Amino acid sequence: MLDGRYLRENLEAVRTAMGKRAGDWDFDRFMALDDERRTLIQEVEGRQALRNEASKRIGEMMRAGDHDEAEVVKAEVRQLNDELQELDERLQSTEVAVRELLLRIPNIPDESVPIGDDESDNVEIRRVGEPPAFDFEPVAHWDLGPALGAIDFERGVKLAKSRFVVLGRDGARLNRALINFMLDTHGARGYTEWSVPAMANEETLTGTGQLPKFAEDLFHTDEGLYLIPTAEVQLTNLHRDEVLEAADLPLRYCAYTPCFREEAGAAGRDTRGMIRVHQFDKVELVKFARPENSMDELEAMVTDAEHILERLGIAFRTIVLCTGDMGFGAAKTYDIEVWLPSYNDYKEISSCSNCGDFQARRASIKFRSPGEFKGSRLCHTLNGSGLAVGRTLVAVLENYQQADGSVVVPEVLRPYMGGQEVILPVVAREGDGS
RNA sequence: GGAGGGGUGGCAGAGUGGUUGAAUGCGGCGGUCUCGAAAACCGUUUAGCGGGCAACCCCCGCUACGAGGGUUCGAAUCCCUCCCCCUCCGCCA
Repeated sequence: MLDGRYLRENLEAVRTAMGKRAGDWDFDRFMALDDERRTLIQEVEGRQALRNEASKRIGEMMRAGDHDEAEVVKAEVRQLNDELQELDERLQSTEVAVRELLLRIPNIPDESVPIGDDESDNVEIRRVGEPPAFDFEPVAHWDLGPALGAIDFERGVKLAKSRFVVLGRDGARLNRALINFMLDTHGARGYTEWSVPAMANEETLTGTGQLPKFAEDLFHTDEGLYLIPTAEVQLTNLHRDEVLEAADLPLRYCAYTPCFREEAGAAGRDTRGMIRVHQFDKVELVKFARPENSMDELEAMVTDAEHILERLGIAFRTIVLCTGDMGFGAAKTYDIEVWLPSYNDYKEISSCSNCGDFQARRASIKFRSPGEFKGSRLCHTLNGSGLAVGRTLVAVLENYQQADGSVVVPEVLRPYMGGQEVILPVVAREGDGS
């Protein structure tokens, strides 16, 4: 959410900075509604002031015994209240309309973000590592996974529906190893670990910006709860309606959670394999920072996410998203893309964003610094995947596969898998029991 | 799920229709005292919105005592609905 007052006073500048991003958002309607809102506020408050003053007088009259006189003033106030009721209803509906509008305008891109229409205008920042050079034909994870007994697509469909997967045996262990490796690594680098609900209420989803605009992307239950699409919503909303101490900033949090996405608009995309599924595991990073530090904190967060892939020894590149490709709440976003042999290309595995004060304003997350300034100010919030576990598992399988169909376990994961060094195909094992 | 109790300022805790944004205590902040600190004493201490103003950490107004509605000239105080918390019972991982 943008600051309504700021928007009102800088309308043309914001309209220009927003470019295509604003879509069909109606700046002129906002101005008209906001003008009406402020006019109504003045009319309502003027009458309320009159009423308060009259009520006080009535109290004095009653105590003095001037009951007849009091009755006259009472009648006047009744008249005033009739007017107030009508005005108040108009004010409330106008305020709702203004807020509805404000909740649907995206964040303003940071000046450093490249201008562009879509992903073709994103800018590559760096590449790290070399894609593996296989002396055999590498197998895609949708074939490799089942052969290893690590991924079972059919049974995922049986248990739930399409775009759900089951992980088995070494696949399940590898998944767990990745989660623990990521959490431990981030923990050692200063992130505090949390475990949070997989469901969230409407207020929480509104705080981070998923609602009201993107309800169709979410699974929901009755009783008004939603399955979280990312731990970002929970970690960020931990401090909703709170005032943090400046000395504690930046706060660095991480959490592992399952993530649930309807993927309503992605029919036909990434249909093979487990790249795009309804439920996946993710380790998420979230920061609360002072405004003047948030861009530096974003760079550091990207480094922290990249660090996971470096330790795993898998090639990746980092890009900065252009204005047209950024998410709703972001002021600036870096994507980290991992090398996938099956795609013969880099594929998104992490997205790290600085949301500026956009979420903080919606969720009321502030910080104070007595002696430095009076009152409180909005924090900046940041979030990033560190990393998407499912896609990391795919990357490990595909990048570490051998000619014999086995997969070498990356060194850093072996302590998390009881020292296991290689994952063997099902046929090569005994007593598998499949 | 059943029965009962409760939601007031950073915390504790008064307040059952009138000038209470809210006693008192603690905490916090500023000051006096002190070489310094503690103690003591004095003062101070919420947020949102609208307006004023070149601008404001300033001035004026409005709103807010879990949320929403109602009664009333006037509600933290009375009535209704909902949410949340606590205790006991039942059930259960």
